Amino acid sequence: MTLNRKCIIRISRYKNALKRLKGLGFVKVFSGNLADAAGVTSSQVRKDFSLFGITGNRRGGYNVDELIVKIRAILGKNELQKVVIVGVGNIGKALLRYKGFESGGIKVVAAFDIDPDKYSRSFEVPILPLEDFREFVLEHDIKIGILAVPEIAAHHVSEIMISAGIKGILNFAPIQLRAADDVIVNNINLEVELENLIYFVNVQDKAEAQDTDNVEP
Amino acid sequence: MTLNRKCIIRISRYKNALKRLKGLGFVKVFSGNLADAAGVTSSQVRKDFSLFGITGNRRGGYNVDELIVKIRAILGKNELQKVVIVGVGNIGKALLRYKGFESGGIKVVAAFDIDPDKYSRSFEVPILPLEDFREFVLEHDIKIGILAVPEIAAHHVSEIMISAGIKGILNFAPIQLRAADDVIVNNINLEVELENLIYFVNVQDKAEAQDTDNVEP
DNA sequence: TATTTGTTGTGAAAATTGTCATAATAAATA
DNA sequence: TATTTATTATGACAATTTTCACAACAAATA
Repeated sequence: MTLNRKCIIRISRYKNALKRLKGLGFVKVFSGNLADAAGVTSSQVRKDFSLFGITGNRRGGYNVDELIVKIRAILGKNELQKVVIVGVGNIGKALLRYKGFESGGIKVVAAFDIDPDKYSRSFEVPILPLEDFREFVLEHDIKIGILAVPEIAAHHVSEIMISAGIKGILNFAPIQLRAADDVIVNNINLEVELENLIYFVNVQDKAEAQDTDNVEP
Repeated sequence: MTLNRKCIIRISRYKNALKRLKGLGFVKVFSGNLADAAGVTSSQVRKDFSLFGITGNRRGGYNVDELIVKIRAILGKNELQKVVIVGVGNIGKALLRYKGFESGGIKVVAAFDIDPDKYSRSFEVPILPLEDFREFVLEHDIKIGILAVPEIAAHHVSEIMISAGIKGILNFAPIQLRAADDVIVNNINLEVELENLIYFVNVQDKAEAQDTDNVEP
């Protein structure tokens, strides 16, 4: 089965699109509706579904509720997924407070830092000393961690996380983490994303200037 | 020239890797060094460089400083890139305070919100009413905006941004923005990233359980 | 019931992306 | 200077990903 990162990302998007469509009163959807909502092509939608054995009705499309159930199962949304945050700086704090996860079955259960000023067991989500990381993660069987520490500390902290049994890291530090094959690292690098945007905006800008030159030589 | 998003993202990574290597005292690098630092293969590095006409010395590798200069030029890092943030919630606030951009030639020059309690012209980076967005963007010739408003407002706000002349949007809202062809949208969807991680960690977990079954039937 | 219509499901084709193999060649060495 | 060595630069090849085309078929209609 060809299941790559991009495909799973699309599956997530389909889920989000379906939630919205359901909110709009849709009971069934066609691949084209989903495609529009998720920004892909209809054959892409059908192909993705066929990879997971999701079938609809020829001519009748897909039942929204059934589809949501199937996609939720694929994405592991039937159990609560517990995640921890390491690093309570700007990004870590924002993620701690972010309310968008709960409805999606993802719960931030604790955050960790090395700064004693930040510790707090009284918050809804406790902020604990990094030394307690291992024990907490083992006790609560956490597999997913968000790494939001400064670049300088990122590699060291990632090793702590991995040695404690974390199997998936969402890494906000601007470095390429080295990890064993059984640990999955997804990177979110804000500067890289902005640079990317800047590059393509500039390219387009130049191309348009070029076009104008041609029209008015 | 085949310049896709992935390729430019790798170019950004090479730049970051080069900064680190330079910090470690490297004066020249081989494609293999860069490949290791950026997590790709050496032929990928050379192929990417060849797309941009970047050449090194056969046997001598690449001069670090020259390479940095060339890559910076590609990524538009020779001018200061001004960006604005729309939405001063958890994410927007974190980005406002994020210090990692400045050194990279990206400057957040203003943020916008609809909540008067958040307005402030006295901060280093002013937080202004959304009504002032158009005027500000036109006056300062801003082309890049970060969209960090709640899902419900995202589409509406994106239209305001685009009509004011924004050509690149880094979108944190969990929806697929519709935009004209000359506007580039990059999406960062935290829930989708986590779901992705969860999926692959679960898949691997099951695969390992399977392996164990086979070993000990 | 027979026919038409519109959508799915999927194998095949096309396009894209990444890897490999090796000629070219600059530096090091004899 | 001639030979060896290590590395780049790139065309050819391989793999992956997406799109296309259309048979299959369920629903609607006559």
